[in-house]
Amino acid sequence: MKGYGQFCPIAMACETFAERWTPLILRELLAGGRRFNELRQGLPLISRTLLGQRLRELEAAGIVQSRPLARGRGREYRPTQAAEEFREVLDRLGEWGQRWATTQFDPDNLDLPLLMWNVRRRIDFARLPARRIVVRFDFRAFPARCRPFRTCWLILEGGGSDVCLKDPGHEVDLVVSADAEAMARVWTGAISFGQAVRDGGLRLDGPRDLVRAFPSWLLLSHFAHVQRPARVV
Amino acid sequence: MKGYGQFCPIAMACETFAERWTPLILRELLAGGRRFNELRQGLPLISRTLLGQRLRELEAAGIVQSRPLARGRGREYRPTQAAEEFREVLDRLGEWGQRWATTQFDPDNLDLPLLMWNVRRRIDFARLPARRIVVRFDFRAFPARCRPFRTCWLILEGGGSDVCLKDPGHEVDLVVSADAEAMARVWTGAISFGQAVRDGGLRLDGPRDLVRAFPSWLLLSHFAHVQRPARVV
DNA sequence: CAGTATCCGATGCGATACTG
DNA sequence: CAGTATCGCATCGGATACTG
Repeated sequence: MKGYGQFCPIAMACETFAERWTPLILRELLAGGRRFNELRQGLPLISRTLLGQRLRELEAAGIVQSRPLARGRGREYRPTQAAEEFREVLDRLGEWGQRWATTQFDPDNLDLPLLMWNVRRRIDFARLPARRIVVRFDFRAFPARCRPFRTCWLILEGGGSDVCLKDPGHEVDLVVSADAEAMARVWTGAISFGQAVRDGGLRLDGPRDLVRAFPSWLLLSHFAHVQRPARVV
Repeated sequence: MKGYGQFCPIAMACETFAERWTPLILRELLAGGRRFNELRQGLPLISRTLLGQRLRELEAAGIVQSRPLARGRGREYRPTQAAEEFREVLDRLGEWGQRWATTQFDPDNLDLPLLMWNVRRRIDFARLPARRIVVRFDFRAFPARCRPFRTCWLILEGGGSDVCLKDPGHEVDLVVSADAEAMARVWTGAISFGQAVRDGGLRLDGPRDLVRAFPSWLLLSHFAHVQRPARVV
């Protein structure tokens, strides 16, 4: 049996929405993902088969529109107005998750490339000098089963950011040395930036201005500042 | 594989939430459902097995608390604070659904007992006389495969409402004769009450006061008044 | 009534291989 | 690169039967 057999709008919405991966695909689209493999970077564990299938379903439901790229192979996927309005739902869902669903941090689940992929989208360029800035992240103390990934470069230029897993060759402006878990905790809002520095989980090396401004231009997760529930028994 | 392998709060929330039936179970709990079979009335198509399993999952996730009834067999299920805060998500989801996911009304999916079960919860008692009011609904023109269900009684008394599928024997104060689909359309906000009356899809018989006040004390679906998107091409 | 245990069929989904 | 077709297994979930 398919569907819930109800005319309630919540039920109708759930028929397309409460499917595995679908809310996260929408999250990626609303965060600016447009290409198939771009979406996959934000969803490392989804299979290509399933992503393709879900995109087709979303397009049939009028939530996604796709068209072939002007040049090259492949398509561009765009959120429609209906998808845009879904942001409201995802924001409430994320706030709820931040308050009630953040389980004890399991370092084995820590996916550093995914973390950096998200970091990339949360830069306040207005707080940065107009020239190109290259930040190298040196990670340590991540679990053995993590992909071989110790260093990456964040390139901030012209209002856009890129993450490189290989040395792009540019001169480095700032080096962030971080315990992987500490970086993740700061990102999620579990501990403050200052606390992580004081604990030694995070260290910055570079020009004074850039270092001092770091917490202002590296925005954290969208939900980092959501107030957790007071501990009630 | 279980889970999304992400620390994003949306992903965490989805692990418990984006499962079949779960949002609707939450909807029922937040609408006041407390007993197993009470929940089932709002979810006619769920199996007992699955409802039981989901309630256990929700309890493990801290979203539901249950305890044996003081008297009698069975348990009482209660939404926790976490569930209460989930209302925000469901409201946004319902608004989205009302705007974007209400497909062409399929009369074959029209479940009148379910409709009445929902109607029962949307009464503004402040608009009613303090005494007991009994409303009889006579339905017509519903699909053949619908359960044999033509008439039901809505009993409004002491701030609580009950739906009976068999004559409770009380004197009837008001009779609503309705084309089943018209009633559903009014309920969902697709057409106005006045329009349905003018079209002949709905008729009221009873004392003038009660008839005139009807649209004020029979509240519609929670989402009936959500503005639909302007028709853009 | 208020559920739970068991069984088994449907489908969801990942792996692999393939295509323009 | 940017996907799609096929296959096979794992799990999801409904039906049935059972229990206090």
